[in-house]
Amino acid sequence: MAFTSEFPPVYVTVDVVVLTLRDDALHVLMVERGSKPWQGRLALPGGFVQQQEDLLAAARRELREETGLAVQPAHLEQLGTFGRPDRDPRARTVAVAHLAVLPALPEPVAGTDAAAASWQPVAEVLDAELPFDHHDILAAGVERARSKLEYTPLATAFVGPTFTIADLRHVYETVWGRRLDPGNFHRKVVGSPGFVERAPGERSGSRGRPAAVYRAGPATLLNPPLWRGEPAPTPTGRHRP
Amino acid sequence: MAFTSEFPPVYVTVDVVVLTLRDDALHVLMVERGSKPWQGRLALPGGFVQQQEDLLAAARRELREETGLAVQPAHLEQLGTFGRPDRDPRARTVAVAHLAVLPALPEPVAGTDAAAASWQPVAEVLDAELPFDHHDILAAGVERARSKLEYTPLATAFVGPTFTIADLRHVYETVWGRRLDPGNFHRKVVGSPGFVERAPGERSGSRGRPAAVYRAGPATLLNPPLWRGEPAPTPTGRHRP
DNA sequence: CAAATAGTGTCTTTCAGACAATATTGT
DNA sequence: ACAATATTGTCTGAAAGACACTATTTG
Repeated sequence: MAFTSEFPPVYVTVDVVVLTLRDDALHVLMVERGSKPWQGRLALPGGFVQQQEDLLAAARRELREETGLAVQPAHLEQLGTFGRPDRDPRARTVAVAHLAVLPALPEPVAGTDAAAASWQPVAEVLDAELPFDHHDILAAGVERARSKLEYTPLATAFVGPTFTIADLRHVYETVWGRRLDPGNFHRKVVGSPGFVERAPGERSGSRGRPAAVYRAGPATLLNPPLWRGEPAPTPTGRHRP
Repeated sequence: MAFTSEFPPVYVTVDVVVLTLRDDALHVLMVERGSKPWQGRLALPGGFVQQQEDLLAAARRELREETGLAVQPAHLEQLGTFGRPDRDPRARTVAVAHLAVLPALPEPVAGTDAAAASWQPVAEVLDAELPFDHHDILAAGVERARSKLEYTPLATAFVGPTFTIADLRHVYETVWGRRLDPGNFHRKVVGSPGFVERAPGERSGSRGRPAAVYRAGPATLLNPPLWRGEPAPTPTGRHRP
């Protein structure tokens, strides 16, 4: 092949921003770096793309290896590619970043060789210094999740296979950092075609009337979107005590 | 550096979907391939990323080299990365695709070593067989442009530095393939904060009242979006003779 | 029963879209 | 004057958000 000798090869990695909800806060999966640059620091999980491996498949593999869990993420998509020439001091690397969303796991992280992995609150991680350009990547992932809540059923990826409308509302409230009106939210979600569908049974919280149980519907796009415009900080009336 | 010998390097290219409006139709910049695979066929412009070159900068360089024009595109963004292991029979390559939008150029394409470049109607190109995964890339670019018209001022990138509201409307109508009400469109655009601002002068078409001239405003996001939901094929009433 | 949560009803305001009306120009 | 286009006005229906109200459950 002609160009093999003419052009500089590049090391392509796949990094994954894995988001979930724990303790009413957005968390991200981080691993402790074991090797040279930034050794011992928390970084996004990721690794080199293997020959004959698709990018999405590589992201899935990294996720599986790093979490030790055979979870198939409820959501996995390509986020963007980061390739500043100086992003890795060792060599020219290009990182294809992905976004994964999981429901809260009973055991945080533990498994094969994933002892170094842990869930960290996004807010704290974004305040700290991160290796390479992982700060940009994480910020892009969070922003993507925020905006996709609006016009896709992404929220269902944060909860289990069945959930209540209040569960969904907590996802929106946590990721958007904004309190939503329970009544209007309920109407909006149930009325959005294909967003959710009834599942058998009810679910009781600690107190209050038990809630109907739903599962994710077939829709891939919310039409119309749940809320347009920006999450405004409470327009006119009261709301929030 | 340790991993140099341990992991397979990859050839990273930057491909560019360059869109513009010509003769009331969406056109894309295509180049005739001169080398081995798919030789002589039309393909998206692109090339290898150079060492020490940022991805966006590489896209800008390719655009400049291929068009021969020193245009700074009104819009240039990363579109997505395509890396199916079998996408190039010669070697493992990963293409970082970009989307560029230009106003219609007086001279289609001509310049340094860009004799092979030409503008092609998007509809026709999407009907033909394209090299590598360029069909997917082009489709992604067109789709990105379509959706970004809705919530960003991308339409201004299709027209010159100054334009009339009707010019903008033609962009929407062409890219969306849908007729829009001139009155409602005018109100919407002028009322969208930061989308457009008045420029001095007026402009006369062949007949009819001359139109006010505008330039792009400072907004980067349209809030609220111009139209939510999907471009529906004329809902209720009449419209279109 | 009181507190808490689920779910429904209602009202007001805003806005999108259809379409009429007015303003200006070239032929 | 007529045709064509720009721009503004008007009206109607749908939807968003605020908030009252009803339905059920636990303590």
